Amino acid sequence: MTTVKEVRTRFAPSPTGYLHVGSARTALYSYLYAKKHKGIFILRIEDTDLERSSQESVQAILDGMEWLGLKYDDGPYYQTHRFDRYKAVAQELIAQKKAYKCYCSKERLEKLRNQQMADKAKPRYDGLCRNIKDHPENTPHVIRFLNPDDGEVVFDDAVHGKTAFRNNELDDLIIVRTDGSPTYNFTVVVDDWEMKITHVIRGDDHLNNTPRQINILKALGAEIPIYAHIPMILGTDGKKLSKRDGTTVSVMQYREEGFLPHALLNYLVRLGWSHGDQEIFSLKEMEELFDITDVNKAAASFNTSKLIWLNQHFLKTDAPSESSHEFAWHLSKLGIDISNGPLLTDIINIQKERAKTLKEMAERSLFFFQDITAPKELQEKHITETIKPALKLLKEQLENLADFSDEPIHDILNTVAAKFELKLGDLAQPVRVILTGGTVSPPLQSTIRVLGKIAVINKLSRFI
RNA sequence: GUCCCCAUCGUCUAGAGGCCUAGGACACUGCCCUUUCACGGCAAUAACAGGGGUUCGAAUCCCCUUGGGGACGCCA
Repeated sequence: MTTVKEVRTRFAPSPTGYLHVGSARTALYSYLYAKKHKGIFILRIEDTDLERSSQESVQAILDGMEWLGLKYDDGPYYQTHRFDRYKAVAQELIAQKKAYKCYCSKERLEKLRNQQMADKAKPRYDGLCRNIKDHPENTPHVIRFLNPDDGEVVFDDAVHGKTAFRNNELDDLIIVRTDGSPTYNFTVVVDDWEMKITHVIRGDDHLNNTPRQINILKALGAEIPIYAHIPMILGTDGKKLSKRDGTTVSVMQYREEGFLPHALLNYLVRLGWSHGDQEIFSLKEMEELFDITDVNKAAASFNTSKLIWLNQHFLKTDAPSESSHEFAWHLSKLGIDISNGPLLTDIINIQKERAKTLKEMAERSLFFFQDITAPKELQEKHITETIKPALKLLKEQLENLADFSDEPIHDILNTVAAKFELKLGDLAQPVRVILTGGTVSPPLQSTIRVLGKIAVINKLSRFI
């Protein structure tokens, strides 16, 4: 009888800025994998770089995760809270002769590196301090892990398959700095081990770190987790995704630009993973269908237009109540008091087909909340003396309309236009200009309905 | 430079030896619908990086070349 081990994944960002979309995808994959296997998803903040880490960045990560709806089951853990533990493990390794103190100066190291580069070799520590024992106790030093010299490290990556590194390509990496603080490759190992992480899902850029980490894990007598190195996300220019090529990289920036969290998630999950020809996934479907072994090996380029398409798709198909919270957020960013205006869900219903983002929708819906007077030129062009009699009749008919809904309003529009021998458009545009201050809006009858009888009559009255 | 990884339409991808004269989606283009703007519908363009093998048969397996990416830090 074998017991199935509980799946435990983690997302381990370092708080040195905003939450990057690439990181968000890594988090998503870790989250989905844990969910699919009814496991635990852990958030761990890797803040060992005291210089670059900040509380604001921690908050940015937390905010981003929350907005995306990626709930963690455990954590957040902070590595800075665990320094004592790392130090103890390092001392243990020294005691077991699996790590040693190194007194080499930064100058010597730099010289060594330069020499090796000049010799067209891979720069790495030469192991000088491995056997030197006659240093005075209180001299500044770092602690290095004693990496095996020969043999190779082989592991079966969940996305890349069997991967091997020769030990002689590796060097004795620093695990504790001169100031006593532990380094990344060490803290990751200790934490993944003690947090019983079963699947390490992270970016491709860590593939080279993996053999080092496995060696430390082995020295610790720890079990080796399953590694899954997912490909990087490239920018439109094929280079590493960065702000430089104009692509937005911060998750929260996507919120500012009017994207639905669900749309971003859907876009991200399909970048490097697919399920046949399916393009649209609910979170639930993602949780059921996603599998880390189906992830592609090749890097993918970020394509904003597909994200936009997805965003509009969800805007159109989601129940308006699902996007109204985000919509309200955008409206209030524009200084709108949503308490004095139509129901947000009514606006969403008539705007969703003509806005690609919530930001755009908000910008185009200002007239529902504010009196917007059309520019002079527009007024002169559309609100002519000849159209005014028709506007007057329209106003009267609307005023007397009991059932203020689309169809009867549409009928009135039609009959008024017919009476004055106008094409519907000849009447509709002037009315649109009066009601919205512009020439673009949802279908007129819907705009009139949502605006409400009182507002419509008021606005019309001003022009006749 | 050294080591590692990767390679199907412009982009995301389907494809696990015959189902492929390579499918879907986004974008682009054209047409239809239409009171504005859109939505929608229909259609069209578009790819297996190159060269060697293996095999009756290769987009699929192997090798080389080329191209791209990543790592090489007392950053993570």
